[in-house]
Amino acid sequence: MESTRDRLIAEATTLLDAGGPAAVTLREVGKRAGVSHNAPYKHFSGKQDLLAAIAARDLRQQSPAAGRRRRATPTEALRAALHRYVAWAVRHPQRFKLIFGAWSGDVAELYAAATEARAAWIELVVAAQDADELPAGDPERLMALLTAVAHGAADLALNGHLSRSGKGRANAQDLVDDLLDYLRG
Amino acid sequence: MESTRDRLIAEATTLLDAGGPAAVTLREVGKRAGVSHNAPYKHFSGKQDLLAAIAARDLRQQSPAAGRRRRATPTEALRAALHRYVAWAVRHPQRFKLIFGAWSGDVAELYAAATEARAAWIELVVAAQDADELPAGDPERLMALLTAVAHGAADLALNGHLSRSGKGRANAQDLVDDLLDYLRG
DNA sequence: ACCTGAACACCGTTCAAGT
DNA sequence: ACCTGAACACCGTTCAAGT
Repeated sequence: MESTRDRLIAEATTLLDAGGPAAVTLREVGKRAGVSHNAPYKHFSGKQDLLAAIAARDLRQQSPAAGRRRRATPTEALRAALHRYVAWAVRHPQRFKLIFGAWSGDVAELYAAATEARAAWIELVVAAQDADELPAGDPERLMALLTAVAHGAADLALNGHLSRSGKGRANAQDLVDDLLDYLRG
Repeated sequence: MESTRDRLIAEATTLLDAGGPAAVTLREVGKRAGVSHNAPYKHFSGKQDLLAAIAARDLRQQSPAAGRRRRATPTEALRAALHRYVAWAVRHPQRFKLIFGAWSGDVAELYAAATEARAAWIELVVAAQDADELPAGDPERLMALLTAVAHGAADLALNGHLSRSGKGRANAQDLVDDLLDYLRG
């Protein structure tokens, strides 16, 4: 059975995807969930808290630990996880922007989810290094480089800053592959 | 002499830097500029247009073509430009987020500024390739990889997703250097 | 051309009640 | 425990005037 809280989060997510945080008005969220315009205050301390709940949920769902499958090699597992990250960002731009936006107030849950995700990324990098498929060196730093490319490529793509035509044509996924190829030597 | 329009942009920028787009209220902007709460409408079609004016100005100021200096080698020139980009983002997070946010309405000026910036980046990459300091290949695609790292590293750093302690400690600038080192072989 | 002041439709948030 | 309805202070935007 779906609780009012779950329904509020679901409706808020729909509004977020459609028009960004500004489109998430507690009045409309309440209306769609079939409650009054300030019933949300009984479940969340305010709009920020409601948005944080969405961000924490998505950060957990999108963690590399979430969508694990068997791959031929450690590098292929890493590549698949990076591709999943980029695909998720391109598919849900507003959630992507939300998660990596400025956070104030109660960030404990978000922080925990981010830390967990980082650990999963490092694990993937270490496995690829152990298989001699990535250069040696501090895995945390190499992880940072890989996620920076995935993150940056996704954000640039979202905002139309990657060329969409001509010989320079590259999508965000291509850039991740380029980096992995360069790293493999 | 400073026009009302210039003063409005300046005050709006101050508010933006301090608290993001939500803190930029036309009422407060007008008040600080010494005019009524809707005088801004005589200079901009609305809040979006005022924010777009800030974004276009900053995009032009921050272009790699803007801060050019003589460097020992083409790679050092490229590295310096990437470092300038990252430093600017970390220094002005709200403007960085604004420029790479969702744009609706009159985006012509912004688009022109972005295209100009891309051309300047490509020039730097081509020079480094000609000096055999970067691998051959489509310069536009290599440029995309480099700017993706700079952009992504800056955004992750801004949101506290780069580790601040321990052996994995790396700031956004370090990641740019790491990529350039890997590319040089 | 540039600006003002009133007005309108919103929104987040608070509060006093209701069941 | 969960919800409602009125109310308050705000905000973007429009409009009719003013100089």
